[in-house]
Amino acid sequence: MNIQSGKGVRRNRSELFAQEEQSDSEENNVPPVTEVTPREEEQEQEHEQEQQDHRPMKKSRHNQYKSNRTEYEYALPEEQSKKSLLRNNKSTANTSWEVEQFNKASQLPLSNEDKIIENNADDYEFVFDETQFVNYDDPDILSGDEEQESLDLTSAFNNEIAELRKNLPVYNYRADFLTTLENNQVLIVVGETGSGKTTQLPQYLYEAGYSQNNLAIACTQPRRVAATSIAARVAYEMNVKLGHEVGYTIRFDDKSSKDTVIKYVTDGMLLREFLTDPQLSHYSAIMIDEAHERTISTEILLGLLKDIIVTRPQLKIIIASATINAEKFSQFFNNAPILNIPGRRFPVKIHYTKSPEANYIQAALTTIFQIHTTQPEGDILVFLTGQEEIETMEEALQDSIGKLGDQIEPMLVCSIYANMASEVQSKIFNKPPPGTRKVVLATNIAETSITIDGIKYVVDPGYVKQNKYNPATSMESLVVVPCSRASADQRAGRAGRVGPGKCFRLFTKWCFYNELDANPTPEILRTNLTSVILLLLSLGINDLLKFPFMDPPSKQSIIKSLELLYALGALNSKGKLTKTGQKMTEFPLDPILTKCILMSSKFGVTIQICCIIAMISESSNLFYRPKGKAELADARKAQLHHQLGDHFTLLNVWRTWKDYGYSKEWCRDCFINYKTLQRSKNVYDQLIRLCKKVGLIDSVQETRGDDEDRMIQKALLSGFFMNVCRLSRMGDGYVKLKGSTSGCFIHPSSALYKTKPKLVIYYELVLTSKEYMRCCSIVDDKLVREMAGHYYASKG
DNA sequence: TTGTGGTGT
Repeated sequence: MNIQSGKGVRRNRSELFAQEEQSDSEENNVPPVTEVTPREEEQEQEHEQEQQDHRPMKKSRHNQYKSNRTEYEYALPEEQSKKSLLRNNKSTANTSWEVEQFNKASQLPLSNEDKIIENNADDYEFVFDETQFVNYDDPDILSGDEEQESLDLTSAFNNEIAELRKNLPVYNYRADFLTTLENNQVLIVVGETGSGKTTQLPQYLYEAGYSQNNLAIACTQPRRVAATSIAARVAYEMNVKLGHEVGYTIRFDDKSSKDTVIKYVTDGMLLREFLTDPQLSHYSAIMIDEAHERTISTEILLGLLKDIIVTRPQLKIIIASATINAEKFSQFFNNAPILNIPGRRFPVKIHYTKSPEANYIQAALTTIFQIHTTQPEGDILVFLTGQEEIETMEEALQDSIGKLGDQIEPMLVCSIYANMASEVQSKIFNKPPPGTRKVVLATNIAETSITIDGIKYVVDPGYVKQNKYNPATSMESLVVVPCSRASADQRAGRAGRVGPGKCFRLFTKWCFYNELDANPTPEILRTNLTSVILLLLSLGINDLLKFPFMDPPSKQSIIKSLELLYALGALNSKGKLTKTGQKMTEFPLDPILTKCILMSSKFGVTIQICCIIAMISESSNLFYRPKGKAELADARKAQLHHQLGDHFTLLNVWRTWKDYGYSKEWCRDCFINYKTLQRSKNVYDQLIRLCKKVGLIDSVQETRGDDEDRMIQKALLSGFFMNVCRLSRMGDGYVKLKGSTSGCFIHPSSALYKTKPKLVIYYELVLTSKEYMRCCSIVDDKLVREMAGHYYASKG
């Protein structure tokens, strides 16, 4: 293999494909079990050579693009399309859907209608001042004379599709995979997007007999939709009914049976299974997929698995990850071997700005129009940090589009973020009318959770809004920070799903390599650990400081959690789990919330507290507030407000919704997220079930005495006794009764925002533009003395 | 005067 010359070519290129950079580092750092085949290496080189050849010509045409370009066509050679159609017909049940996606891509009906007709060059002069353009380090990238290149790329990929049809990439590694796993207990698989690992590897295990003796194969996913859709796909490939041999288990939905031999589960679900079966004795093999995402559940699973492989030498562990830090997983599992499986995706050309952009919103806006006026068809995906930014950008875009009128081709702007009414959300999946370019403004949700078809251009300002928990102040902060290199590459990859794409990074190449972290901070270092610690304790792991975390959380953060668990009565003075603590582990909730439920039966308000708790963790995205209708939404919300505060407002919402027969229309009228309420109802049903199980209640008959409100306040205080704030005499700020003294404020979304009561209890403290208390209700001194006297009696 | 994204028998 001629790696040397390949590298030489790479260094000469000013622009690199993100995915190639990744495989480069793999070759350097990781001892691969299997390497890229010589054929693929050759193809890559050819392709690179081609770009080299084009470069001088492009340079000479710099700044002349307006006069040179009037019209160009984006099409595929007819024969290629036919061939892939033919292959598609021969498809077998064993081919993964990635293949279909790629074939679909090559079959796009590109007729004359799809020609991109450029406006008269003079119009641009009027509209755009070139000196205002965002300055990218390769001045030719937006000159648009690359049709030849993209044609060749497409045909190269059509050839690759031929390979794919016969064999998925992962298939070539089937034997390697099985023999390596036979000789090793743990195997790290680096499989890029399109390798087929998630659907195929569990099937290989099944075919190799790992499901004999009543044992099953589990594969974890960080997201519910992934678990369900992949299970459905694999059931289809194996020609069995979903829920029989192949199934899935996620919270509120279990499609598995005794016959299930391949089971897809959420990582949180497998973690819960440890509680009932600490050796996971039902499984012969466990695949942790998307391990690079490092969700808390995955992280804990890895630590627990490291533990049980000692006592279960027959159990096989596969860690599947898509990024370059496979080495870290390997080291964690005593230098487990690494199997590299190349992926199949279209190349994405990365462009950086020449100098840092001071205002990335402005730069993004300009870039969108640069792409729109100079690039062939294909939709644009823009990564922004939050709802507000998206709304600002949408307004600015619509404004410009309106001013430009028919001087530019039509453009359709749509947005997506998690807290958006679901009816509006689906708009982003609609195909724009022919000749119209779709611009999708998205948060991180488009990085991993949802995939939008037709994206060819990605605009990446390089920022993300991130949550960080500070155990010392028990406050979260939600701040905009630069994203990691891994995130930036993931974003870029979104442009290469249907064909070769381009990614415009609004930062410099130097910044990418020198200022961005390689990977995002693992979630476990950013969150409140209390429930995790309780889970570990209930699994009998008492020496938490010795638990094998890949990235151990700070000692302070662990100790803070232990202190809280002790204060809640979950631990005794020796650090052992109490009966209360054992009951708490039954509930899939933060221990503070569980404490409220456990105490509620004493006050006869268990049903009410379960309603409130079921809604509280989702309360931040219960109400939505569309721009333009913000005042109406506020008014509707105000009608549901309860004078005692937000906890009571939640209960009001619940009861009213119930009175309206759990109506969807009512939700829409009140600007309430129906999906959120539905999820809360599922949680509520689960909580009631658990309350019956641990003997808190024996019926769902709600008793409502005259002192109901007071009883609810007591139950809330029994868990949230440390979250009490007093209005400061100086101004409008609040100060914690005990603990940190800096001022905080009632969140503007609160029912108490204007009331400003003397004493409030809050659910959480979040630092955004200010330190805000979210979800607040009124309490009084007498209540606090009665319910939290023990906590406030000591100094502080 | 306002909330990135997930998850839990």
